Amino acid sequence: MAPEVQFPCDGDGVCMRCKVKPPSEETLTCGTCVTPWHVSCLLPESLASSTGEWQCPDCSGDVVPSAAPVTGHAGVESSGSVLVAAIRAIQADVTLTEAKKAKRRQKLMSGGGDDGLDEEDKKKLEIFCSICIQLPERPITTPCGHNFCLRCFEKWVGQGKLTCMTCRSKIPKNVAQNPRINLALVSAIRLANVTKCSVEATAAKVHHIIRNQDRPEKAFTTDRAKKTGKANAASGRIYVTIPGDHFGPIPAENDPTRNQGVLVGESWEDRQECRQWGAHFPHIAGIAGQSAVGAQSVALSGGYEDDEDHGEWFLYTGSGGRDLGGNKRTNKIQSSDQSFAKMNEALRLSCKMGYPVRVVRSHKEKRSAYAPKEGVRYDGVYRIEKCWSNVGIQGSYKVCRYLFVRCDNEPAPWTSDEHGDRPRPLPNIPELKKATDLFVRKESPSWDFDEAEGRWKWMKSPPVSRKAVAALDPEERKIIRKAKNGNNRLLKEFGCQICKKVLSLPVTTPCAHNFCKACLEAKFAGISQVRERSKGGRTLRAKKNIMTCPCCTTDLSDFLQNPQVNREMMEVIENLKKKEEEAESSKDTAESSGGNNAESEEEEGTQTVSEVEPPTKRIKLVDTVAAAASDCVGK
DNA sequence: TCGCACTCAGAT
DNA sequence: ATCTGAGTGCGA
Repeated sequence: MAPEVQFPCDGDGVCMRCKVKPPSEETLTCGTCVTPWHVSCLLPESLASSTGEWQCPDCSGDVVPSAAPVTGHAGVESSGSVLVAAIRAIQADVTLTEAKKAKRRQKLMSGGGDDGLDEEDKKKLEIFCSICIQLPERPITTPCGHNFCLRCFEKWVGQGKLTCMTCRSKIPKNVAQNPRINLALVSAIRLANVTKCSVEATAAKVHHIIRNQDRPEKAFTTDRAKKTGKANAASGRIYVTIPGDHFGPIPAENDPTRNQGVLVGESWEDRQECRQWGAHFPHIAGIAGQSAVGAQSVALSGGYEDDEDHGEWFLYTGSGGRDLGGNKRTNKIQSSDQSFAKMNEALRLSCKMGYPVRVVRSHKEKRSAYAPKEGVRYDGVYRIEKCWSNVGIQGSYKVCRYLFVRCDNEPAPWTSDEHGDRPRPLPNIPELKKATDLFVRKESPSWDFDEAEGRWKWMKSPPVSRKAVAALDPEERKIIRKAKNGNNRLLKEFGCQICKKVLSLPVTTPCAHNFCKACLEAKFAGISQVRERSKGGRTLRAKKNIMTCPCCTTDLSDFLQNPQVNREMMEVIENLKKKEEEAESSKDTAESSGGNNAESEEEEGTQTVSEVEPPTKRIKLVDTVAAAASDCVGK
């Protein structure tokens, strides 16, 4: 089998393809990057040398034999940039339709050969860690735009190697010491794994059918409510097939539109949207539960000043004890004692039984380092280990207090751990000294860690649901459309934080934020790296200008000297777009050939397209995707 | 920034 | 049927 992708020898001289350390006479050293390559693992055409000095496949650009020569504007172009330039050339070619462009790009990615690769190979070509040659696990991106597993990367730099495995660029110290997970890439990888099966599983089974299908895809506003906007919105369609009293994570089988379940780290624009995906059903209340059953989920939104958030554990305050007279639906002022009744009792029951409680964090929680910057995010399940009463910060009245400790099989969104939670010792809570009504679980928890399997699971059967499932319309066509929306949703993950559109030429900062290269460069255009200073006619030492990341406080001035495109991520984005186009065109064929369904013609004007001229329509689709992305991110 | 009116869903 | 609720945008 001929290698589709060629690899050099690693830092120890071991060939990364055959894992053997060849003697020096069996290696060739590249004249450009000075990297040794194992001769017998090179393709014959890569061995040829047109000039005197041998160049490796990375440096010679042999991977893109059909690419039109394009001169890059930047002085130093890495091998990745050759591809970028070639793609740029294709994109700029006005004679090509979008479909043709996609085909060319695909050909380019698959090494210009015939399209005889199987899915597995394609996936690998799209995105892989150059150390382990797998899809990156907990991916991190170097400033030179290359992706690695966190573990591989740490192992690599742990050996004292401070150059990129792929391009031999220097890895800055701060990146080596404190790598950040590239969350957008995490979704990319998840998506790459999911879309394949979801296409086959589009005709997913739907268990129950209620009038949920009559609901709009987005939360709507009544005529009267439009005056006050979303505040008065009715809820939109529920996309998951779990009942309102479902405990624990939402698995893939209850997510017929995407077939992936609600993943830790997923986020939504507001509580309405969060509700539509089942993470937390009440659209105002912070606790979802029933006093006789238990609590299924809570929201951390900063509404209670007694709350204390430590990420993996937090202290939560019960509800009630506040005057909601008149039309007020919320009120910060405590005016009576809270008691373990209603929702507070539901939480206590979840504590007693050791049920998993889903937790969403809202951007409204300003004091917590773990709160998302915008929207509402699902952070996984926690258990309530104990609860008690105490006089709250406001001084005069008692509040119910709960200790939540994380117990999810998926790692928290903020952690760079590879695995989910392990049982951990309970934190020390000073306020327990003054607590009254202390309640600690005595029986064994329903949801617990199975040492043998190394994961959290139901040890006792979960409570039986007493509620109906808000199921989706089984009509195939609608499911296909929403499956497409599922893709749209994930494309939103690849929004540039500056232009709010889908990333083009994405660059990943050392703090793991993604921007279009052009946007980031424009942001800092005209700002020089150093600032001249003078005082009283005396010239002081030039001070380095701090160039802060548009998303956080990280200084990007070093990174900005030569930001590199994350080529692999770009490929994923391109492929996503392509898949959307394919899904769209297959939908068209299904429509034109079928037509047997008596449809309630509620298709929006924007979606109705004539059968002819697919290219225009495709462009339109991509535009709507970009618009959707900007709608989501912008505020 | 604040207070306010407004809406809907869910518990009881 | 009544009540509660960690939402929401507007106008002062």
